[in-house]
Amino acid sequence: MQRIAVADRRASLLAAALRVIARDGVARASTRVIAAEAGMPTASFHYVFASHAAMLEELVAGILEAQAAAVAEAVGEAGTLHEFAGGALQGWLDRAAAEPAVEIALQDVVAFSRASPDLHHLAATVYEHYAASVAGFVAAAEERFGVRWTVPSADVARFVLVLTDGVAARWLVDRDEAAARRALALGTRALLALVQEQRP
Amino acid sequence: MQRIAVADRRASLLAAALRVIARDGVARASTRVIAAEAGMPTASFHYVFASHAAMLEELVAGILEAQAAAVAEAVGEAGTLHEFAGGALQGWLDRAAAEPAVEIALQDVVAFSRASPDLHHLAATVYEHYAASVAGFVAAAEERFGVRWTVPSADVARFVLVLTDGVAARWLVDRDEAAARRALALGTRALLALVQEQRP
DNA sequence: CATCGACTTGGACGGGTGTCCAACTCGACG
DNA sequence: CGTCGAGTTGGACACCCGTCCAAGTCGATG
Repeated sequence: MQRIAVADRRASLLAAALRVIARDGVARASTRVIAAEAGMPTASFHYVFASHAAMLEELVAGILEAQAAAVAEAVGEAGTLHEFAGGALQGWLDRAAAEPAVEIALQDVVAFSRASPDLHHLAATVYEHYAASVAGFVAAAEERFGVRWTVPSADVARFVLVLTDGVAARWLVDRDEAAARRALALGTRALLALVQEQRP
Repeated sequence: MQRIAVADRRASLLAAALRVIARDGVARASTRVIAAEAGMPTASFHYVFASHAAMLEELVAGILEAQAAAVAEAVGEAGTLHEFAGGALQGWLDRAAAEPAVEIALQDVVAFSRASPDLHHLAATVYEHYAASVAGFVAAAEERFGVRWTVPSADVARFVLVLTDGVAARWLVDRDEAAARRALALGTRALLALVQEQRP
């Protein structure tokens, strides 16, 4: 019955939703279950969010923002292209490994949204966000290290996402972090092999 | 009311389930909806399958079997290692592109099963199947072309799955087949770069 | 032709779902 | 200190879910 600022409720509910989705999957993350996980009555959910779908959208937006920031930091002071590319990929995995729930929830929600009329755009939005984010890194690499590629930049960016998506999917199932790191190392090698010329 | 052999009902229901899952997602693929899609009363579902979960298991098993056969055929008469590796990857995509519903359903069910107590083992089973299947191809490459790798065979196999999973995830969202083929071509190059020595 | 067991299925069971309303509570402002 | 509107929430609404039973219906077998 105590009054809580709407922003705090929102944060609590989003955190609770993340936990529930990671534990039981989106399909079981109902408004009742999420509200209970947050220690609130069910009706509070709809006082904060317009709908269940709207909440999922906010969840995903928040995750993407935090993820991009984490990777950008991991790569801040890379001195060589190899450090830059490897640092970005391994930094991404560091974050995923540190908070698996976030990665699980993201994949789950994206998969779930594909077939949902209300959330159909979410999956596409996520990839647009990713593509833009990775394209930014590729551009940064070109600028900082004077790299030229043997294939279009867009293909380089796409290949990076193939690596992260593929590694994530497998890692979420077997949780073999060492193997995931080896796969990313091979990916880094493949990426560097796409360099045509480079200036220090 | 007409009598139908149980095997036929089973096949009809599995085909209907595939359609519904591809169209509306696993979460909406209820026994009622699937039975209706197959033109049967709801109760027929449980005359054929012990449970909803058991049906999903059969669905996945059938898909994996067909998929492995298709890729094996695509690679039958490869003359060079490059043809072999590229053929396997592009052959896999050929099949996925020819029948997107199958790939969609597979990914959806695997994602859904992760959090389901009844189906928890399914995701792991799928990857075991894949890993064994790809390991077979790697071994075949070693034998047919006298290949030796710079990394353990298991890592090569894992990298192949990273490529297919990553490409599939993106392709299912944007359906850009040309881009998917370019990404697989880059993957093939990366794979061939892992070869240490080779004998004709 | 009678019988019997495999096949078929309408309908019920107990449960879960997203959403929303009407009634309540309370803190701040006039 | 009274009022008023924002905050809170129990409970209802209409719906969908997996599962299963009991009552029917048929085709083959004796």
